[in-house]
Amino acid sequence: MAEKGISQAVISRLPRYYRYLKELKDSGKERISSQELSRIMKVTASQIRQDFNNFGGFGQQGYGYNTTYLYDEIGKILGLDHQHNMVLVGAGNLGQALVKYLKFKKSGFNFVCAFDINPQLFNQTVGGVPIRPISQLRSYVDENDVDIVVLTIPKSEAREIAHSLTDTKIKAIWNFAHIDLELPPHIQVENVHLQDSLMRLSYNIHKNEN
Amino acid sequence: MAEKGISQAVISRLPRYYRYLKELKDSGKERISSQELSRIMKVTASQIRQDFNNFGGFGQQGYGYNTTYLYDEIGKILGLDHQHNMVLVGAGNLGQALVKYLKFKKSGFNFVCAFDINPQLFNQTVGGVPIRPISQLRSYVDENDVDIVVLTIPKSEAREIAHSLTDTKIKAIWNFAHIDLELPPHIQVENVHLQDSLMRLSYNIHKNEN
DNA sequence: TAGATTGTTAATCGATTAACAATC
DNA sequence: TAGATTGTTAATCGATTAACAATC
Repeated sequence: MAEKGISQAVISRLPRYYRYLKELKDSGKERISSQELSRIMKVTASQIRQDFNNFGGFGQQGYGYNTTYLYDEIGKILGLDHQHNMVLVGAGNLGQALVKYLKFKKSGFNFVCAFDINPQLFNQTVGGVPIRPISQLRSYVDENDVDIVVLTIPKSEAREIAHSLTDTKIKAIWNFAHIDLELPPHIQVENVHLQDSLMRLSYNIHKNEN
Repeated sequence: MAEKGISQAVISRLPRYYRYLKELKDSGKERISSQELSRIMKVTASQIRQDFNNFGGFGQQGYGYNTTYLYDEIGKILGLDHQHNMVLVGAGNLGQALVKYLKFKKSGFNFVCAFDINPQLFNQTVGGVPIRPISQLRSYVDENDVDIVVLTIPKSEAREIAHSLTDTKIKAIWNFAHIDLELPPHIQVENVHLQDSLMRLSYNIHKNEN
C-alpha cells in the first residue's frame, strides 16, 4: 500500500467505509453499488468511487463492489492486516480504560506494557498488562517490539517523554495529552484532543443563539 | 455569537487557537501579530486573519491582537462562557475516566449524574457523581437541567438510547460509541471514534511500505 | 446483446493563500 | 508622519460533484 499523496480527507473516511462494509458483509450482503452505499452512508456515489479509486479499482462495471473483498482491501490499506504492539504511558483513569477496552485487541492493537510514575502502581497489572516505572520506558522500548506509544499523561510531561523516544524504533504516538507534539517525520502522531472535541460541541450548541 | 455558515474547518481550528492564546497570555505576552502567531502555530498568517474575521475584527491595524481579549472572544464564540451540565450514560472504564477528568469541570463542563445497567453500580458514586439505573435516565433528563448526554455504551445500545432522548430538551450528544447517530437537527452530535483514530494512525504507519 | 455501474475526466465548489488598500 | 499590521478582495489550490465513455 504505497499510494502516495492521498489526502488526509480520504484517509479519514476509510474507517467509516470499513465499518459500514463490515455490517453489510456480516448481514449477508455480497455486493453493493456505489449508489446504494451512497444512500446508506449519506455521501455522494461520486465521492465513494473517487475515494476507492485512489487505491486502484476494487469494483466491476455493471456489478458494483463485492463487500467482503472491498472490506478486506480497505483493511489492508489501513494496515489492519498487521499486528501492532502498544505501550501505555500514564496508567491513570483514561489510560487504564484504554488498556481494558478489548475491541482494540480484536483489531490487532495489543497493549504489551504500561508505565507510570506512581510507585503504588508498580508490579500491579491492568487488564493483564504489567505496570512499570516510567524510568524503564526507554529500555523497554529499546529491547522489545513496540510500534505505538499511547500517551495519557498530563501535557507538562508529554512533550519530554515524546522527545525522549524520537531516536527509538517506535513508529507512532497516539497522543491524548492536550498539546501539539512536534516530532521527526518518521514518527506519526495521531491526536485525540477530548477538550477540543467538547469545545466543538459547545460551539454547535450555541451557534444559533442571538 | 450567531455567525451563520462558518465552515466546520474553521470551527475545528478555534480550540487550537484558544489553547495557544492561553499559553501566550499566561506567559505575560500582551499582544501578538498574525505573523508571529503564524510562526508559532505553523499555519499561514493569512489563514489566521481570515479565521478571526469570520467573527468580526478582533485586531487593530499596526498593532496586532491583544492576547487576553482575543482569548476571551474565542472562548465566547465557543460558548465557554456558559456552564454545561452533562450526564454520563455508561459508567464503565471509559465513562468513569471521563467523569474523573477534572479539566472538563474547570472549563464549565460538569457531570451531574451517571447511569448504567449494572445493578452493582447503583447507589455508588464516581468522582462524586451518583450512578443510577439507566431506566431513570429519561425522567432525570426531564426533571433536571441537562445539556449534554455523554454516551459511553456499546453501539448495540447507543442508537436506542439516543433516539429515546430526541424529544427532550437536551442539546447535544457526545458520542463515544462506534456508530453514526442520526438525530434531529436540534440535537448536535460530536463523535469521538477511538477506533477510527487508531486506524488513521495505522494507515500513516504503513503508508510508506512497499 | 442490453442494462448496469464502474473508472475517470471535466466542471464546480469551497477553502486556502496571496496581495494590498485601509488604518491604527 | 512613517511603519506596521489588520481586514478584505482577488487568485490559487484542492476537494467534491457531475458527466460519460469504458466495460462487465
